[in-house]
Amino acid sequence: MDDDAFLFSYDPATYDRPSVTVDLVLIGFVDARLSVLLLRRASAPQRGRLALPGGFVAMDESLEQAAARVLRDKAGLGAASLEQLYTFGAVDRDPRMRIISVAYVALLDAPTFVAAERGAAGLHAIDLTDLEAVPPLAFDHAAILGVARDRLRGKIDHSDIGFALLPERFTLRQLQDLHEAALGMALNKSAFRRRMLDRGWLEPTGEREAEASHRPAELFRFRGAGPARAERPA
Amino acid sequence: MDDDAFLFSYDPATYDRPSVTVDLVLIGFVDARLSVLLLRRASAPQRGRLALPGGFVAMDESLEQAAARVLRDKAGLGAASLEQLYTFGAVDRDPRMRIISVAYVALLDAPTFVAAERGAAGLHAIDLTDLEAVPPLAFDHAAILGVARDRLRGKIDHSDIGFALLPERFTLRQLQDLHEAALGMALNKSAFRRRMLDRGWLEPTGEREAEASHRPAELFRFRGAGPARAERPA
DNA sequence: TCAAAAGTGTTCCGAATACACCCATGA
DNA sequence: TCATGGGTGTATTCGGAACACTTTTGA
Repeated sequence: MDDDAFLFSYDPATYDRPSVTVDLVLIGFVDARLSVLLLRRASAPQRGRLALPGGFVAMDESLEQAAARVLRDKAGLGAASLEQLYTFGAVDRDPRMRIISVAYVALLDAPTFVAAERGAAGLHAIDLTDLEAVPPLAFDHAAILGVARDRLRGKIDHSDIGFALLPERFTLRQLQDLHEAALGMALNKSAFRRRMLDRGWLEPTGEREAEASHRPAELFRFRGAGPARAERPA
Repeated sequence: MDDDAFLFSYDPATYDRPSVTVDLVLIGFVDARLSVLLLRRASAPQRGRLALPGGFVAMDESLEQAAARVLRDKAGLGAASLEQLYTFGAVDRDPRMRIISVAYVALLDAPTFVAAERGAAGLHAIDLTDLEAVPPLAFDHAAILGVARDRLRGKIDHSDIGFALLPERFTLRQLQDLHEAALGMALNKSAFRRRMLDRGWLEPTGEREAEASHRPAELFRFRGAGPARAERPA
C-alpha cells in the first residue's frame, strides 16, 4: 500500500468502498462423515437457499475477531479452531452491493457440531464430500466450500488440523475414518497406524473403548504435537 | 453472509466501511537469489521505509484485476503469475485508517524482475531469504513477506510454481539452485535430478548452455505439467 | 592434462504396502 | 464357538540418499 497521492485525497464520503464480510465454513466429523453447517436464507436475495453463516467486519475488530463473533452469534459457539481460508472478491458475487468476503474454516468436534446444529436456528448440515448432491447454494458459497474441501484434503495428512475434529480421546479407527473421508479414498490399515504412531503426536491413554461385539480399541489422545506447520499471522 | 436484518438497514453513509487494498509481493530469482521488489515510501507515514507496492481495490474490479492493475501501474509489468497469499486485517495495521489488505504473490522471471527494478521509479530489491538483514519495513509488510517466504518454501517442491521464476529454457542446476534458495538448504544432486525428471514436467530441448569452463548442461523446458495442485477460485 | 561441473550407475536405507496371523470381546 | 474388528509381525516393493564414477568442456 503506497498510493499516497490517492490516499491523501481519499474522502470516504466521496469514494465508495466495498463492504467486507467474513464467511464461516463450520466443519464437523459426525458418524464418519464430514459435514458443514449452513444457514437457510430467510429473505431475498437467494431466499430459501443455503448459505454460509457470515457477517460484516466492524471497524474496531480484526478479521479473526469478526470470525469469532460470527461463530458466537450465528452458531452459538465459543472458541474453535479458526483458520483463514481464502478471500473472495468477484465484483458481482452479491447482487446487492460490492462485498468482499474473507472465508474462515472452523473445525468442530462432533458434540459441538451437533449442539450447534440443534441449538442455533436455521442451521442445516450437508455432506462436505458430496457437494454435487447439495441443492444450489447462495452466492458463490459452493465455490467456497470447494476450496475448503480441497484445503482440508491437502492438509490433513501433513498437519495436525484433523485432531480438532475428533473427541479428546479417540481410536485409531476413528482417525483413519476421518482421513479416508477427507481424502475420499481407502487407506491401508497397518501403514496408517504405523505412520500416525511414528509421528509422536498420539499419546496412548490406558483406556479402551466401551463398545460393541469385538475387541475394544485403545483410546489415544492428541499430544500437543511438536513444531507443526503453522501459517497464521496478522 | 446472511446478516439481512443488518444488511437491509445498512446505509453506506452512516456506517463506516474498511478500505480494501491489494499488496503485491513481487518475487524474482536473480543470480541464484530470491529477491523481492519494494517501494521506498516518499511520504508519511513510514516515510523512507520500504513497502510493498499496492493500491486500493476499486468498486468495479475484482481482487485479481486490482492486483493486475497494481502490477501494471507500480511495476510496469503486463501479465505475471499472480496468486492470492493471505488477507491481513488487524485493526491498527495502518495508522491512517482501517485498511484490510489482500496480499498477492507475483512470480517474475529474471529479465522481467530486473526490468521492473530498473524501469519503475523507487523500486528496490531485497533478499527474501534473509529478511532479518533488511531494515524495518513499513506497516506489517515484514509479516507479509514472511508469509510469502513460507508459502513459497512449502509449495516449491510440491507444485510447479517454481518454473515461473526461471527462464523459458533452464538447466537442472538452475532449478536446483532455485529450490535450494527457497528451502534454505542444500539438496542432493542426483536425487534432485531424478525426482524432477521422473515427474514428467521437464522436456529436454536438444540444446546445451553456452557458458564457461566446464561441460555444458542440457537446457530443459517446462512442459505444461499434468494436473498439478490448483487453488484459485473466485 | 587439469579443473570444474554435468551426468550416470550402483548400493543402501527407510517408509509404505500387502498379507498372514493373533487377540479380545459379545453373542 | 464363532464372527468381528483390533492389533502385530514379516516379507516385499518403491523411492530417495549417498557415493563413486564417467563425460565434456575451457583454460
